[in-house]
Amino acid sequence: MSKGERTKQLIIERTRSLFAKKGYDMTKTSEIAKACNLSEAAVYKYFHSKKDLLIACVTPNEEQPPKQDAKELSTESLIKIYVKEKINWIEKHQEQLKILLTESLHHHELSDIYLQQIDQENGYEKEIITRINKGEMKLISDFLLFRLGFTSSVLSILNHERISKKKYDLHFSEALKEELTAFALYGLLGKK
Amino acid sequence: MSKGERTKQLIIERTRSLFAKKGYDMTKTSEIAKACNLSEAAVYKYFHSKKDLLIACVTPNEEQPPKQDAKELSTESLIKIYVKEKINWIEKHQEQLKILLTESLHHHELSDIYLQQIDQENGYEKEIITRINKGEMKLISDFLLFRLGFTSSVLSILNHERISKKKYDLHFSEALKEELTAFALYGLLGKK
Amino acid sequence: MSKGERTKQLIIERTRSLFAKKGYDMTKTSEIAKACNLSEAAVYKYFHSKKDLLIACVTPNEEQPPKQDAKELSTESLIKIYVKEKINWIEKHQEQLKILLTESLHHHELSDIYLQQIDQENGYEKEIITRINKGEMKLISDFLLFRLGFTSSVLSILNHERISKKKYDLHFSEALKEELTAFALYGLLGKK
Amino acid sequence: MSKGERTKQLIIERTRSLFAKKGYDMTKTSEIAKACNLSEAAVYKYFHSKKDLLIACVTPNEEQPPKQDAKELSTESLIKIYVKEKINWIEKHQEQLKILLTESLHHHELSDIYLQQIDQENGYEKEIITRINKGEMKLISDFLLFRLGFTSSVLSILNHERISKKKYDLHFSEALKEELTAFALYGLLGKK
DNA sequence: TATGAATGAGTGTTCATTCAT
DNA sequence: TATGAATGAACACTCATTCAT
Repeated sequence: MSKGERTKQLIIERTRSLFAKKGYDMTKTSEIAKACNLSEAAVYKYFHSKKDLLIACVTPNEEQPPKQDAKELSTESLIKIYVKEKINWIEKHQEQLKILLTESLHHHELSDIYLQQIDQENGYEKEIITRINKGEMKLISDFLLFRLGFTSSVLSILNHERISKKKYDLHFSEALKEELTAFALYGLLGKK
Repeated sequence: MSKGERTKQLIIERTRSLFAKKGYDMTKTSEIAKACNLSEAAVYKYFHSKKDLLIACVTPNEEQPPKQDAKELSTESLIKIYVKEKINWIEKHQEQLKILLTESLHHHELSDIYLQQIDQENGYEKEIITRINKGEMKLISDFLLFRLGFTSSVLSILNHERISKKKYDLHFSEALKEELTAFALYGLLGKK
Repeated sequence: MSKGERTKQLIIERTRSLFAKKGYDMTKTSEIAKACNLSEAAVYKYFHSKKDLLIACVTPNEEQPPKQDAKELSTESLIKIYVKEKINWIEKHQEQLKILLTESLHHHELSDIYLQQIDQENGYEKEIITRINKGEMKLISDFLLFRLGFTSSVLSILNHERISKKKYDLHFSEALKEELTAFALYGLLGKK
Repeated sequence: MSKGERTKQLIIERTRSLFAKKGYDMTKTSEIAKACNLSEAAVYKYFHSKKDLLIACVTPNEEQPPKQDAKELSTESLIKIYVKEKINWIEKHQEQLKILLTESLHHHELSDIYLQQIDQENGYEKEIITRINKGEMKLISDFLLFRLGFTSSVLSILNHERISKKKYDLHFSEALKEELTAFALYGLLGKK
């Protein structure tokens, strides 16, 4: 990675953090430059506009690592593992997701990226959808809506925890993860 | 209601709509004035600042009407009715709630109003909490988190529908309401 | 005095006070109205503009009462009495004079009023000028300049006292009056 | 001096002139920018607010050069020289002083700067105060008041001359300087 | 690669003033 | 005589963006 590329990456990371904390509109280009120890002009060498930089901050940079097994699992285990992974993934990408959740409401170009981000199908999801189609699972008909709603829930709960505990870089407690998993599990499983 | 009071109310309604559609920062005071058929100066006679107006737009103006029965219902019916009411309530107040969801992330004064709005306990909720405490229902331990997550979900699904169908003042389809209700029902009920 | 005239007078007095305390530019018409327990519109019935009101506030409303003796006095007594009267007069009209001193620097229409106010000749001054012309007193050649400078001095000292003592409606101490009188006396008398 | 520093200095000088001529409130930031051949935004890079700029315009930038002799002079010569120097100093710094005189009446932050500006003691003043204390001179008890009053007088006379002669950058005539000196001399000396 | 210097086009806000009632 | 309601025209200040060096 050349120096230019490293600088570009650094700008993205620092700016993502700012956008997540303060929102796109309230983050000034001067703050971005300061956070990167660069002049504003320098930042503009890497990104042609503030909006370009926003796009860069929310564009997924790494793919989900491919997953094992799935087929062998019982439906219950399948959902459990899937949901837990989902929670971890949200936790890990919370900055990008928070930006997407917030800004996609008003910058419609971001809506597509948000959906695309949320709609990535890993091994588990494929298997779940297969089973739904086979009738082995009853499920909310549009699985995207589940993912959308679930992501929003998790993000807003994370955010609430962050504000109410006044600590910034918060992670979920294991207990909360368990509860969320259980909730989604039975919600998804539905009536026996 | 005097003329002044009517004008004030009108400003709130028109502005709420704008804030919900375009976001607080992207709604200019000039647009607000135009939407109200007033000069900017006139708007400022009613609200001392744009932020004051924001607060007015999200401050709950009417309380939930008190509810009937509750005690007599089976747990399943109780939750079902409760969730359905909740969905209707969210649908009805979606503009305020969308503003709160979005802006409370960055304007921390709004967080409290958001929580207070979400945390209103009507008759059903009291009964649910009673039953949880009696052990008749297993439930997500902090009921507030459920409400928070559920509200976010519903709002973001509503929003997604709105964007993907390109129709503005959207209501939920009954089918979707059913699905959401079922999801929440079994999620809340948990394993038998 | 009719009710209208009384109201007009009241507006002048209250406003003069405000202008003196806060300056013309920093006194808002809304404050003026509030200080008078009137609506802004009502104030505009009496004065066609803010500037009109300013003029009214600094226009001398009452003449110097005519004075006794003068001719019989020794030069020293003459100056002493004259200066003391002058100080008392400044003290009494300090609000008008402060406004004039300050605002005439930038609103040139006021310069004339300021000079006219300062240039009023009472019995003492006439006698002093007579004696100067007869050569009985050596004096600063342009007596107006003396009055101008002296008035400014007294006002700025009054003002300094007011600020440093943090009391608003201050009067000079007798001791200070004595000193000022002595200073002016010997300054005017000059070398023997 | 870097380009930035030169620009900053230029802004101060041009703005000082405007403030002195038109007053703080009546000088618009747009005029300041125009007078400096800069955009308003550029001016704001150098000064965070109009008030900051005001402060910069009245903050003394250079100290009085230390003076010679003093001790050897007769009291009369001492005062004469001192007063003449004072007049020259006021004449030289008339813009700053006029701003201070006018604006300190309403912007109380400036009062301190005004006093500090006026209260600088050069060699002559120290010697005068020494002699007062020794009883060799009778004097107005609070020397600060003399300086305050004297400065105001000189400024307002200067101003009057400026207005009545309709010439802007006026200097005192030598004759007037003599008269003012004489007046102050005998005022300060008092009765023999 | 990096920046110091500069700006056009806003942005929220203020205020003296008007007028129908 | 008095005012509630409204506004045009400004104003201080901001910010994303550009460009010569």
